[in-house]
Amino acid sequence: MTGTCARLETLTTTQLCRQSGTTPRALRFYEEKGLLSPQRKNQARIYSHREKVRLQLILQARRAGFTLKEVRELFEAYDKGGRDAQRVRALPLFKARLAALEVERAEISDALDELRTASARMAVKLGAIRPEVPDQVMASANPRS
Amino acid sequence: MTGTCARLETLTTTQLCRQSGTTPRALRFYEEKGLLSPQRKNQARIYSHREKVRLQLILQARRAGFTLKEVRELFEAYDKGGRDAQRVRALPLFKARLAALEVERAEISDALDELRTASARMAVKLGAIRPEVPDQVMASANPRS
DNA sequence: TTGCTCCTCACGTCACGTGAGGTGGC
DNA sequence: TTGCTCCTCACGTCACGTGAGGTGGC
Repeated sequence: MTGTCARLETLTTTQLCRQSGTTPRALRFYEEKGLLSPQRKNQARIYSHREKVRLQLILQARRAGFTLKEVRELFEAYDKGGRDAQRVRALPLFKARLAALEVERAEISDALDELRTASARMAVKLGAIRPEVPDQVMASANPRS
Repeated sequence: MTGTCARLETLTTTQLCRQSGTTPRALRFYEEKGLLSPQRKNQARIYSHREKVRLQLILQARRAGFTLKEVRELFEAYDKGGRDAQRVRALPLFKARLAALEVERAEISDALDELRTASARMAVKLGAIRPEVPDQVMASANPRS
């Protein structure tokens, strides 16, 4: 059982935080929510390779906008049914998230257009010189300066 | 003083909510935070044209990712110093928000790429037929099906 | 009196941030 | 004994959502 695959390196809270760019509070919060379950050594947490991998998955999922509850459910699917069970659970969730992210991106693009237009108007009204805004926006507010 | 510009239409909470797509709770929350100050008629709120306009500004600002505190500060700048005072306050805030929104959009694009790749992999491993994913993603995972 | 609309608390949600104060091993 | 690291409460933040229960005018 002392195979070549066993990764025995363990990490303290601070070490894992440094590696992952998270905070101790975040790690404890994930643990509280059932996403991580580090061992203990006199109160102090010991993170094994498994926890390190799970943390990476949590962070990737967060970037994609999944809730911690959804991440937990996917972890549970993996623990109870293995990789394929997890995939069956995950695929529809992933598709839904893809659609939602595209909507979010479009909304941000719209907001950017609105803000750029408003900024250009304000700059013009404030009499700023060369307000450095896109031409098509300036064209309507300040044609042929 | 009974000029032609005075807009005398007033709205109830429910009416303004319908027009703006908000909820009563949101309107009361904005009031609590000092962003709206509707008149009263026996407890009931009466929203004038001014409040209606401010609500539109609040919603536009929210879309752009401004906090309610920032919106409040801009409203106060307007009330105390007029349009130009508000513009002077707003312009740097707008520029900062533009930059932040572009970062957010780029992060969403990255997350979309990650998710699409992961979805494609999962679909392949689940043996799905014609998993309907972009060609360039499928090409590496399932070349020449 | 029955509905309908409007209201006021006040706790819940989500993902943590932020002190306050205590412990353990070098 | 002094530091350093790690810990456990527990309240705060942001923008509301969500009942619970009360009031006013048709």
